[in-house]
Amino acid sequence: MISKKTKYALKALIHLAGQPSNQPILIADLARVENIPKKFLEFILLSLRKGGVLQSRVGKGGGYFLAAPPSAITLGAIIRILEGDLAPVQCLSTTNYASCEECGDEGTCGIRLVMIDVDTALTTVLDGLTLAEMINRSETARTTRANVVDFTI
Amino acid sequence: MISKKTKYALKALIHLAGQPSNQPILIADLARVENIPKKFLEFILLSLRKGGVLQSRVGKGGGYFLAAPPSAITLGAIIRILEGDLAPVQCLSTTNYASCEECGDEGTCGIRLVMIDVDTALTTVLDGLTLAEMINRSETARTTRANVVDFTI
DNA sequence: CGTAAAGCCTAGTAAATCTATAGATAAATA
DNA sequence: TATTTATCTATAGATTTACTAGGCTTTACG
Repeated sequence: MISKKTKYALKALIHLAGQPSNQPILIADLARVENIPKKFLEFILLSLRKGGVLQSRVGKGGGYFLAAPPSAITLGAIIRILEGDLAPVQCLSTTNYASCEECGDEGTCGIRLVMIDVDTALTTVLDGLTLAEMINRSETARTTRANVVDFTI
Repeated sequence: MISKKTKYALKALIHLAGQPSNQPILIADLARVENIPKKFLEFILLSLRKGGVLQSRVGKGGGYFLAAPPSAITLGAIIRILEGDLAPVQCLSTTNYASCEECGDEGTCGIRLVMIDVDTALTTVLDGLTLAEMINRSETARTTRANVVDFTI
């Protein structure tokens, strides 16, 4: 289950992706429009910037904007920044590796051996989904529904 | 990242699966052998029993044993019992459904629409992996390594 | 240069969840 | 009835999550 923090991040990123020519957006505006606690959002955007997904400009006329086109920003990257990791067990993490105290021997640990499959599946899906795809699906759904409504009128 | 509780559960289940003809195992023994806090394990086993994965007998000669053969117990079932859910967002949960306060419209929410893919991938992998497979992989790894060692001696 | 507009940074707090424990109770067996 | 074993209630400590306060720094512009 993804955290509220990650959901807020996704909402914010979707909003930023919709901005014409990466025009900077203010934290305060983003917080108000997307209904996200401002100080919390501040922290989230900072993390995303440090993670390389966003860029910012300080001072008048400043704000946040995407560091890359929406099609180049993956869900995997976003979740890794905010949740720290994708791995289902610590001993499979590439970013935060640590041996799992519980399992004596990593090479023959059954839990680890099956979690490799889970990790692969998760990584494959999340690194294959982008911000652009997210927006695209949302718009397709909206359009489809609009058509349905049109027919019923 | 799976919780310590789930890891303990998996270790306990692997141990129980190795028991000849489902002979009941005592909580206390299991706790000692697998190095799991006894009272915590007590609670975990109870959850697994209520979830239908284990059965128990009270009184002398009692203890816990698997409710089904290891090949019929999936990781998905186990994790659902202990973590409550597999779904990456509440609005995709079959067991604990709730609309996500954040997203106004479920039908067109981009987050939800991509998380469907994540949910499908997770469910597919976890419901396809069984306790038997876990044990099997562990043993294969042990055997393989033993051979390697033999060669180097 | 000075001032207002923005993000940046440090610190901390309340609530929830996770991990774990204690002690009394109920059921089964002999 | 006595013993063995799981079950229930209840709670405490540790960690994580969600969020807030307030001051600092950088930038634009008059």
